[in-house]
Amino acid sequence: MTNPSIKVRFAPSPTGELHIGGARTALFNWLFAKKQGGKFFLRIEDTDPERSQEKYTDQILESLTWLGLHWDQPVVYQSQRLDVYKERVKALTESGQVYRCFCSKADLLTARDAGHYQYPGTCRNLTEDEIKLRLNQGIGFTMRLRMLEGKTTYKDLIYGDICVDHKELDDFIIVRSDGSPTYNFVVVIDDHDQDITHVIRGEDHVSNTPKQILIYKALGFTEPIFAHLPMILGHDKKRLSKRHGAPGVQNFRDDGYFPESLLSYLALLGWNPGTEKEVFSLDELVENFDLSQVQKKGAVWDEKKLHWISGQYVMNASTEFLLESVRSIHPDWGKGSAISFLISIIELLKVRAKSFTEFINQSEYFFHDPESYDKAGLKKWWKDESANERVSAFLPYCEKITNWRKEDLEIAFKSFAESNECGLGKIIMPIRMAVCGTPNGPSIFEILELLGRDKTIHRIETALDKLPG
RNA sequence: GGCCCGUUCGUCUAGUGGUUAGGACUCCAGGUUUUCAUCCUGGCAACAGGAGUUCGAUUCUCCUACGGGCUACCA
Repeated sequence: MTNPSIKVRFAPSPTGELHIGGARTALFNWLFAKKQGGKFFLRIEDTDPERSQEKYTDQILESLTWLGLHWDQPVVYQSQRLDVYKERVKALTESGQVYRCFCSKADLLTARDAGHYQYPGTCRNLTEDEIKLRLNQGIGFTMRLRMLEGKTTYKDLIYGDICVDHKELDDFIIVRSDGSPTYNFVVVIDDHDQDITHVIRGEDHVSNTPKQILIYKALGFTEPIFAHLPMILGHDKKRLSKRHGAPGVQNFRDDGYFPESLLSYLALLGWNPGTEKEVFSLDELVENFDLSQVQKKGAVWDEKKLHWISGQYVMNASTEFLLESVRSIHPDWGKGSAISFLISIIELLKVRAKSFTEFINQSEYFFHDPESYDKAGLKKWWKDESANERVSAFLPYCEKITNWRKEDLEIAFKSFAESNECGLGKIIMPIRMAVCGTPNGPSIFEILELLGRDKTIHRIETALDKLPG
């Protein structure tokens, strides 16, 4: 089921970095396009000079690139299309579908406070003379769309039929008093000019869609197909925002998540293929994606599940790829160590790390002697001087090992435990504390093998000096 | 205030006019392990409420409640 003529777009406004909701909208557009062999475009909606900032544009582009959501044509900037919009306004004015409104912001506000939620139509039917008079007086004006009686219906790919009576829509503003066009107006022109076939965006636009359809009609354009995605919610079921501490996409990169993990989690938020599969590769996502299986209700953001999915990816990734990925975020990690050493570390840690930053944190003791010892670990495994005695007694065993390999190390530990009639843990755990500073981690035999005899003995002696005090 | 949309375990969700309402995350218990993680086993936990249609409704219809969105010279 391919359709190469399909064109979709992601159209963020650069008023902040790319957030979770935006990323998912972009993803669904992208998946929809890929699945059918269509095109995915990117457009920056920067018509609001007050809030738009170039640095955010750069960040958004960067985030999308990191996610791997590549776009098929040069980015379109609305701020560079102002002339196009002007032409359209002119045409609409000449045909009488748009008119000047001289009402001041203050007037409109007082009217609203008085309970009139809609524009009362004050300037709807001004005569030529009245308009000239106001123009001569230098009164600023906005342009409004003249709403006609009737109803507008459209078929939403996700929400089904949506019908709104024009009575509910007032003559909304399409050009501000400073001459800049508003969103609901330019979005139509851009989507038309870019030949967009499917407009896939957030549910917050459902109510805007009838207005936009009216613009399509006024301009004589054929409208695209619309699909609205449910919102992503915070734990209080309100739309996810910075208030919830929701991080931008950049943060996930910095925290060492695979883009694929984030994307996969995002995809399952509001969509699922109806199978019991939980972890998808990007290709599988593309293959399975279908708008008809998108949920209508908002979905609560759950960091824990993302964390779990991320763990799945890390666990299943190849060690070489992990090394490459860790290094791309933290170029200094393991600097000066042999690649084979780093590969071994990752091999040991990949089943325990959920992100690259966890690799960094958990691998500390492979590179540096512990500076402190985990308190809870000490309490359990190095309570008193008896631990010192045991660990000291173990040192000669270390000296005796001819092949410093995990197999021989294991034999040494076991024979120590046997001849001292203590459990294996009684000797392993204190050694672990001495060498790693923490009770948690991979097999001690593997750690010691990697560290080598000298470092091991050195760390044990240091610990004997410092502990238990 | 008006209009639009939504409502299955705490969360993401599957599903059907007749099911022990399924899976996943989380949480809990047990097993494996030197520890942690992994892995395995098991457990807790849901059809918002009320009418109607029907032999039978979680499923269809209506109402209510609750939640969300829009109602900007934001997008």
